[in-house]
Amino acid sequence: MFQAPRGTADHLPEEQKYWRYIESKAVDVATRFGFGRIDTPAFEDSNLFIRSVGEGTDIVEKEMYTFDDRGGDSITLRPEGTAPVCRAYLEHGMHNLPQPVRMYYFCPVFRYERPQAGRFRQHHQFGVEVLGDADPSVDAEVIDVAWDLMTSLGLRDINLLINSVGDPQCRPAYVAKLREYYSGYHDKLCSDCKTRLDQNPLRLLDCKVESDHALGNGAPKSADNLCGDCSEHWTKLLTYLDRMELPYQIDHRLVRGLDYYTRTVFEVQPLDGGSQSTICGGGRYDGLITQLGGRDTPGIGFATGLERLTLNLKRSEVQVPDGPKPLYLVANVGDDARIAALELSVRLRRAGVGAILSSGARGLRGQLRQANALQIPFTLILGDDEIEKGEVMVRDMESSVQESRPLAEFIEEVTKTHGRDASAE
RNA sequence: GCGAGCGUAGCCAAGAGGCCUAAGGCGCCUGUCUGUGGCACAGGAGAUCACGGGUUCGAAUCCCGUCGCUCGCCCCA
Repeated sequence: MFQAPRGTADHLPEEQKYWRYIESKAVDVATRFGFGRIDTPAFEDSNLFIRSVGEGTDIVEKEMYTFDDRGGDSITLRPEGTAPVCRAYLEHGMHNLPQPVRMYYFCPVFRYERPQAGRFRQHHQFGVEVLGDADPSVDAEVIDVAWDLMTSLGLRDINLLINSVGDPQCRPAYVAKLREYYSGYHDKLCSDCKTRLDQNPLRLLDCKVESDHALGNGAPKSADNLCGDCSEHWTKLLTYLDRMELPYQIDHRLVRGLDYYTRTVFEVQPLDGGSQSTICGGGRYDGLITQLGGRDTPGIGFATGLERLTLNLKRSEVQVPDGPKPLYLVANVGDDARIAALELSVRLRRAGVGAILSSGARGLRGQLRQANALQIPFTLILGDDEIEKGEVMVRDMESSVQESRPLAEFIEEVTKTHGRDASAE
């Protein structure tokens, strides 16, 4: 038997209501903020990600799905959404559009990781990017998009964490300071942290080993070590967030694993989340477009994982609306009735009314049972009696009230009230 | 890449060397009710007990290996 590859999942029809719910809320929020949708390919030139995400990062080092295609080009399945959007911005000369350019996307992303709760090799992200404006009000707005989405989804007990990681001006000095601080405690560090000390001192801050975590409390803070420009950006951002009444918390340990982040970084985390708790993460990336060969263009964005959102919606028992269902099941008894039922269901559907044709193979009782199991609101019954009179029996499945009605009249009425052109729509 | 736990029908699951040609429940199908659902009752289909090897007179059950799944670490949505 074949199985879905490790770390991938089938999202069955019964699961779809969560996805529809998240997608519709996300589109609603993004549209309200003036974002336009963009779709980029599922795979890109490998160098796009190596150049943007960063050579030393886990994503590039061990998680990319990279292969040579038949023409010998190195291809990588998209491991994150920001770089492709930036590539598209450059490729299509979007700097000629009114700035900033606001875009959102839904896309599958691929990372070769060991799957566990809330983590997959293929997962799906919704994300937004704003390109071409460095003002801190844009940071505040993007954070607001994220927060607006989370709250309109009905998620409670979530934290909004922010920090500033500086820029190439001030970060080197800060990293040196951090390294110096931790070097003083070298013997106390866990083994992972000893290598972090060499390779990525920022990551020392969010170590989960308790003793190291305590050390982090006394560590120099990035936000206290910003250069003039970054500092001004940071304080303005905080002012804006206060004015917007966003319930943010400054988290001096918040650092993110992609090299391209500058200044503002932020995450949304559930209070009781496990280890894969981040449901939304993003930040500013003012150097990225230049990295990719474009002129100096600031950018900021975030992404959120649909699987993790779904997990949290279920965990916090948020009620999401059911998907749309056909209004009618067309039951039939006898060969003539089957043809009449076939014609009736076709007419309904072509008029925009949902209808399932029963094959009639299992008797009226079985067909009603079917309608019940599928939670179809009305069953239309056609048999010899109805055919003879040119009528159709309309049965309300909830009240069990049924009524025989002239076929033509019935079709005209439901088309008017439930069809494509119904005024209620 | 590292560590731990677990693999019995579509799903949940009993079983812990012979009473297993594997219990029970959900779901599915059929009938009681020959054109009327939900409830009830009766019946039915569906399992090489993950796979391979070993121990034993005898293995779903014990041992080894493989594969898979889950959870955790690293890291991330």
